[in-house]
Amino acid sequence: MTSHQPRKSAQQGRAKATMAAIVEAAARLLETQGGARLTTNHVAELAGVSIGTLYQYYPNKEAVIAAVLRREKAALLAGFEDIIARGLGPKSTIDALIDATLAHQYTRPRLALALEYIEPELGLLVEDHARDRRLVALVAQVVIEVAPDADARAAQDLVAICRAITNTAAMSGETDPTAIAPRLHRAVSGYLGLHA
Amino acid sequence: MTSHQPRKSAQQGRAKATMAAIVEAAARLLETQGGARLTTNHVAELAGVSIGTLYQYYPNKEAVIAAVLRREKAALLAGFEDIIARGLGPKSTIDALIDATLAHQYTRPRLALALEYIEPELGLLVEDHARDRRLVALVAQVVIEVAPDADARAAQDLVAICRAITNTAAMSGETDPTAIAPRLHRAVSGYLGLHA
DNA sequence: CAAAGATGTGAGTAAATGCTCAGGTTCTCA
DNA sequence: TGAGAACCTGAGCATTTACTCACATCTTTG
Repeated sequence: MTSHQPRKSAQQGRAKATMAAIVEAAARLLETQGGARLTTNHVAELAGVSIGTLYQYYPNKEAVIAAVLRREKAALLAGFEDIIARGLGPKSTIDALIDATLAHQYTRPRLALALEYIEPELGLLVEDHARDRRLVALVAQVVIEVAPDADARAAQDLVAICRAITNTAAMSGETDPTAIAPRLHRAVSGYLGLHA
Repeated sequence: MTSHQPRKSAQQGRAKATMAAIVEAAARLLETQGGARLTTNHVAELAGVSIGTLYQYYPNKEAVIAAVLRREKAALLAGFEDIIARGLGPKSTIDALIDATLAHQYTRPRLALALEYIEPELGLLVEDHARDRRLVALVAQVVIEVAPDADARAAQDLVAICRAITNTAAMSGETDPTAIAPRLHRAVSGYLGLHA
């Protein structure tokens, strides 16, 4: 049973920087070459550390990729929590969540795509799925205020819809988020039945 | 420059069956183990042919996977064309297209998922993207009748939406297409602004 | 400062994997 | 029926790749 957790945690600042460099190198390789061609030796080289150092912190290749995934998902989740903490009205909150999703996805579009495609091959841990559910739960909590018959499935659908439109747009070469935002808002309010 | 086209075409029936067996074996491995763990030796073994035979027809591993992808996409496209040929009204046609998409995706959900995730790593040929555009164009052609301001992007969004909802549902363990269909219809008519 | 611990190195290994090739078997057709 | 074409075989090569380990260097702490 191979775990995808880091092998040990860095104690000195130097080691923290090393781990971060490894994760960032993996991210860069993911967005330039995709997951199939990513090798641990390559990651170490790009990170400027030896292969031995990589394996000191990450027990296997999947753990490195999982670390990238967690870094990105944690950032998105944090953004969501920030927005909700602002305590805007439900409609404004939903709008903000959509924009945050779009911004997050478009900051590094090729990375977001690669991660999306690699995730199901990764056999993630329970805690990772828990984070996903938490994100969906956050959305559900807001959505229910404007559409009382919405449930967790509806929230899941909405997240999936936003990601799909954004990814497809990015993949087909659209480079302007401004052109995508209205489509996301339309899709969401359409799904929820919020006419005008 | 590696091509993903078959190396040569089968002339005898026996060879046609061999090629089909290889493609089906690859499909089975895709849905049971995902793309990362699929090896050509494994495909040949499961197909009941020797590795040499596999490479007689497919120049490399990607060509085998691309063949699976083409088989599935061709089936979906054919279904779409059938529906449109029926000449129903635009609203009924759209409903039928949605149901066809759902059925196609749920016939072998894990295969559909794996293919979706492997496609961008595959560097497909021009002709393959042409098929995608044709499918989108078919949708656009119908959609424009009920929503005159819709364009190819809208059609692309709609296809993406349907796939995303279905995939996410399948991935989160939903096994009942009946529960998914209404959500697809709602998402589509919501996006198009058709609130009955 | 000196010891102990934390961190980093990189050549090397075992295994997996894509793919070839020399030669066999089955089919077609005059 | 026999010769050529189409089809199939599978041992094995060359390469790639995940990962280890014995050792070196840096950092902290008593």
